Amino acid sequence: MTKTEPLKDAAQERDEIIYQHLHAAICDSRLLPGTRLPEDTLAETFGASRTIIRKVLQRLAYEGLIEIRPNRGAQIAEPSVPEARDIFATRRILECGALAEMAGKVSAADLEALKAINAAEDDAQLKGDRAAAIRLSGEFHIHLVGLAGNAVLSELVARLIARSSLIIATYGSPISVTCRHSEHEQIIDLIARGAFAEAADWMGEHLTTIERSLRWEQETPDLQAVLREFIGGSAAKP
Amino acid sequence: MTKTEPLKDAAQERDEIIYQHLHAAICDSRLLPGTRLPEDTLAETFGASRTIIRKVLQRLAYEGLIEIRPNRGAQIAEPSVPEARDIFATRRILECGALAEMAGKVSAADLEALKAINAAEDDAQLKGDRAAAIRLSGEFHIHLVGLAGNAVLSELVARLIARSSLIIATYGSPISVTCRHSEHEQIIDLIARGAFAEAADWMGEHLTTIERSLRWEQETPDLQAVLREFIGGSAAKP
DNA sequence: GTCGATAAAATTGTATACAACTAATTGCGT
DNA sequence: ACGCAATTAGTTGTATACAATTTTATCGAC
Repeated sequence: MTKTEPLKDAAQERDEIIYQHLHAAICDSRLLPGTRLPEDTLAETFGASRTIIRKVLQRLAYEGLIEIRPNRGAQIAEPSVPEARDIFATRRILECGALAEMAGKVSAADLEALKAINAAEDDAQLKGDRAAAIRLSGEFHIHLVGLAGNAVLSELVARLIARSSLIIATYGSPISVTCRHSEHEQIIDLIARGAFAEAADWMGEHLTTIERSLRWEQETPDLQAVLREFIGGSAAKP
Repeated sequence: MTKTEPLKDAAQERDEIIYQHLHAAICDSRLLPGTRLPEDTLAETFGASRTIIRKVLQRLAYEGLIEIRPNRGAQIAEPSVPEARDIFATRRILECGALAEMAGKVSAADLEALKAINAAEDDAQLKGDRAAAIRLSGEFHIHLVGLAGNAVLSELVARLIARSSLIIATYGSPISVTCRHSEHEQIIDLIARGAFAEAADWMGEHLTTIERSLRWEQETPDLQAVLREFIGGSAAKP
């Protein structure tokens, strides 16, 4: 899946494994935004020296998945509301643009692969495996964009999707956080019919739907309002 | 210009300076693709330890401006032809998309700023200052996209533009490598009239024009062909 | 108890020493 | 001269020690 290069070096591969572990843990919401990532702890966990951990952390910081504050260490990024909006707006541009360039490049096998991912996502959803559902939902989008045959575009979208899972972890309501199964299916159908312009439109709607399902207001716990409400209500034991 | 954050730390700032130096040297084609970047040399040049240099090099590698091969060090990236095509295709999607989202956000002052950059580029062109012309041409595109008010989008485009200067350095003909002055002016005019859809179309054409002006065939110096030609012609002194 | 300053602990930032690897050179045999 | 191994020089990869900084804990004074 993510094995793209021949991996010349064993050391290179070890770095990659640590990176993939952390990346997956973040995208699956097993590590929630704000979680601190002390270098010593990670080094001990992965059996590597801080030098290696540091390299991986900087890579994750570059991708916007963690934030490194000078002398204060790393923590899982907490996307701001404007940043989240920008990310979804950029995804709309890129993913719709990818669909528009896809005409004549999509084979029957490609469509089957998309359907398989979609089915797996549906399955995970039914089983209540939320982490798997989120991951497969992302994989659907990544795989879809890949059909445009533009490696640069694919990488940009993959990174934005990873950041999107941080957005969902921060602002998503506990239920119904992933794409609706039927919407992905609709996109597959439109592509199968060769209606790429319509598919692009639908994708735009789809992403807007996801964005709208988020709860922007809760960003800051709004300490003042919470306390006022608490005082107004029944003040239980301290 | 690039001073975005308060820069809490002096060390942080020192890293940034080294990064900016290398970044500018690459984008201005003062460091050409393929140039090797030994860590010791850079460390001595900038008066820093290899630890610092290493950090900066990895950042440049993430952005695709240099390539780090395991155990073999870093060198200025040499974009392949497919990669170059993908970069321009992605720029078309992003920059046209930015223009489409710009309606109602552009002030008269913004237009003046664009005109100023364009004039400066024209000036550099006339003076024969090729490095400045390339830099200002990139700045025009970056500033233009910035008017969409999407920071994520702006950063992605800025990175692709940096890589574009590597493409131009690799495949560009020595003359007429930058955007035509009149095309940028045309885009400004269309925006001033509020014709954002037309401006987006024109931007697409503009980027395609740049892409077409490149010489894809010369990628590998094609040793065999060159030698055959040499033997067939007049073989001068060895 | 609360607040403040001080001290201790924990954590990150950096330089450097050494190991591992690659590239270049030498030297030998044919 | 040529090819090929062995040696040497040069460069990168990593762990670690130490310095700098932040965070936590301690301890009086009010």
